Amino acid sequence: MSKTSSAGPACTPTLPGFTCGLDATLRVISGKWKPLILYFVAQGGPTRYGELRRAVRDASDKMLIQQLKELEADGLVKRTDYKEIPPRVDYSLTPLGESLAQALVPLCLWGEANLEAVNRVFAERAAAGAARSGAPGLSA
Amino acid sequence: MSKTSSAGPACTPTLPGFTCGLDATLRVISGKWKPLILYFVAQGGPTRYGELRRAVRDASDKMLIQQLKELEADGLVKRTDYKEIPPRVDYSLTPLGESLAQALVPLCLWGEANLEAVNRVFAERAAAGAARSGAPGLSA
DNA sequence: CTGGGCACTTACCAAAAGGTGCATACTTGT
DNA sequence: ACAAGTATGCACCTTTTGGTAAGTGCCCAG
Repeated sequence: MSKTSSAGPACTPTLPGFTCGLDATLRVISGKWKPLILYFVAQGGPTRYGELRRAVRDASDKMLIQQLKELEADGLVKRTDYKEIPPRVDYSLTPLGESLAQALVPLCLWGEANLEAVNRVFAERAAAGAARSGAPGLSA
Repeated sequence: MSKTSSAGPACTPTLPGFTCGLDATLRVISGKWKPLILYFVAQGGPTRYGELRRAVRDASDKMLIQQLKELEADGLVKRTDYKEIPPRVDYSLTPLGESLAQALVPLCLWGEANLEAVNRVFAERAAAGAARSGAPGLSA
């Protein structure tokens, strides 16, 4: 009775170096802005650096660039440098990146569906420990 | 090529304090072990602390407890203390927590489906900057 | 000629996240 | 009696993360 079979067995334990697929995924998108960047680019198609910065405005240049480089190194986004004189570069998703972005959709929907709950949670958090700020990011 | 209808418009911009639902969600599951805990409990049903620890073995007691408390405070898991003499406590998901766990399924599947890619990525990361370790976590 | 934007880069720093280890109160096994 | 297991709490310290500020070339508008 302890464990019926509530949530389906979507996680095969015992994989290479990860406890499960979720574990593997998390290691790739761990970074304060990665999920957001992926998602944003997924929606807007090739996006210029400046656009991203304005979109994810809580992030600093340093962070954005850093995360973008990692995403690029991880084969999730593709950087295109037009080598024009006023610098021009844009970022787009690789097939891998797109598939990940799709997997993020449910999370986004969850967030929208439970906005109220999330907001209450945050109100309480703020009440408990003041002086809190910052944005999201998938742990690390 | 640019943006067919890749990822649908599941993210309504301009929400209360978040850029989108994804943003909101991320703020709730940001924590190195939260997604894993949620997922694990979702699969096993009410789980005792000791089980969790053995399951997510890369996490330390401190971390586990801390994350569990946050998840509890955020109304995602429910802690049940049987107040027995050899301490006995177990954690289960609230409806909210279960729905979130479901939203995590795609990420888990993605991880399994792209295990090879993820592994290659990590091999390269290790090669680039040695002395790296640690587990996942959803940013912060 | 000055200011501003683009796309970054670098250096320096503060804060947060995470890890280790010890302690607790009580019971059970050896 | 002693080690071990249970579920945490706490102090201390290191690593990682993230932010700030300033600089770089180059071009265009005023």
